[in-house]
Amino acid sequence: MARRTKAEAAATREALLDAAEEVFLEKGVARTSLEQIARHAGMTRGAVYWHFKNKADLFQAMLCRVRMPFQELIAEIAEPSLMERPLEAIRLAIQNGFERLEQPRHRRVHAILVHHCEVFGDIDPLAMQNEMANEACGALTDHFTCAARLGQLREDLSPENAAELMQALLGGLFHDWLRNHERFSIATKGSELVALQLELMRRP
Amino acid sequence: MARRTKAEAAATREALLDAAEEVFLEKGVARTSLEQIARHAGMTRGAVYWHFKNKADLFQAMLCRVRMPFQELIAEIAEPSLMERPLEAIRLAIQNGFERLEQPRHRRVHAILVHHCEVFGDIDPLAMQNEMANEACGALTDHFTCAARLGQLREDLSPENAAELMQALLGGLFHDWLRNHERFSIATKGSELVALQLELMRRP
DNA sequence: CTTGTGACATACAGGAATGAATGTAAATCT
DNA sequence: AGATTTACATTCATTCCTGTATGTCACAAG
Repeated sequence: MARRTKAEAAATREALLDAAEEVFLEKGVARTSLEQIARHAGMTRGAVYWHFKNKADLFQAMLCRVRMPFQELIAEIAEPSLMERPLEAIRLAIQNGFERLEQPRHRRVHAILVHHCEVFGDIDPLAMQNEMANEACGALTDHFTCAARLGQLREDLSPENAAELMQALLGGLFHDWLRNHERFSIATKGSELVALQLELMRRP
Repeated sequence: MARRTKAEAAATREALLDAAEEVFLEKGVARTSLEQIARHAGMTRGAVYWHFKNKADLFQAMLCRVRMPFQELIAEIAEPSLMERPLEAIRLAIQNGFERLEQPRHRRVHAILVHHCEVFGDIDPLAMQNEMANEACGALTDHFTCAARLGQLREDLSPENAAELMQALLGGLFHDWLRNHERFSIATKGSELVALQLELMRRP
């Protein structure tokens, strides 16, 4: 067609990213062509190559819309009363993250990252997942250490082991839920299981 | 070259599958061509198309070499003394599975399935993972129910919740370890954490 | 010994995807 | 209003991979 206004151009850019999410999730990243993405957004490949350098660039732009640093989750629930109840702080932070995960955009992009893309140009999904896991495990260790100092952790459970158990549990729930999110809600069922696990870890 | 004896032909078939494992793991399934696999095995594409119908067929043959039904793991440790200690049976079965996972072939194929392939022809890795997860969860539920009947489970922990917690833990450990198996041994560290979790679940 | 077939290698045709080049009409600038 | 740039659409050349067809040579049967 013809030139659009700046706002319209930004809209088509978003539309292309939306289309990429949907097609990537349906057919996998490697097996979708830029043509398919463009058609699904009602555009042609020209639009894609205008807004993005190539497929990897588009992919990265898609990821940028859902960045969710784990520390931020804990920082968001900065109620002073929780300083003395670190286990409760952990629970709330995780529930916070789970609820954010259930937003369709976050769910789709994470499902793509975890299940529908392989190694990809200079983007290595495994490295990204490792980063996230390490960050989460570090934050968990901090708070479990705090809990141990306050005597709220079982004596036979070291803070490091507690953090590793919880991180593995989170990862498992995350993967299970991403595989088919229709089976259960991670915000309710997942939070429930996390709370239960925290009860198992709490000093009686 | 020329015709080999039957044993040599079977050997080249295995060599092709080995090569497929290595290249798939390194570059991802979608981004490796049959040419690359053949060259990596010191053959040409002709050999591949002789032994396998196409890429999907080769992929499936690769999977067939590592089938590991979860029930089999529990059946293998069929010591009668364990009938009365279901938690110990679970622990041993999981340790058994973890040790088998550390065989290079099993580790590579599972890493490929989980992290390096997308949807693929008539093979859906997610469906396979779902099957495995359901099977594992079912077996776990059975044994945790048995443990509950014997009064070996904490009263505030239902067998279903116990099974789901354990399955999520297993999945998380599995994924974490597959991402980089050099960081820790799942047979030792993983089994340790599983044993610890079972302690948390045991009635005091 | 020769003959057939098994186990590959090589050659060829076709499609599909990429990236660049070019076209174009409207929006914005001056 | 004219010039320029923006935001795309269209076309084209190139590469890559697949699948098939054909060639080839060694082993085993007769």
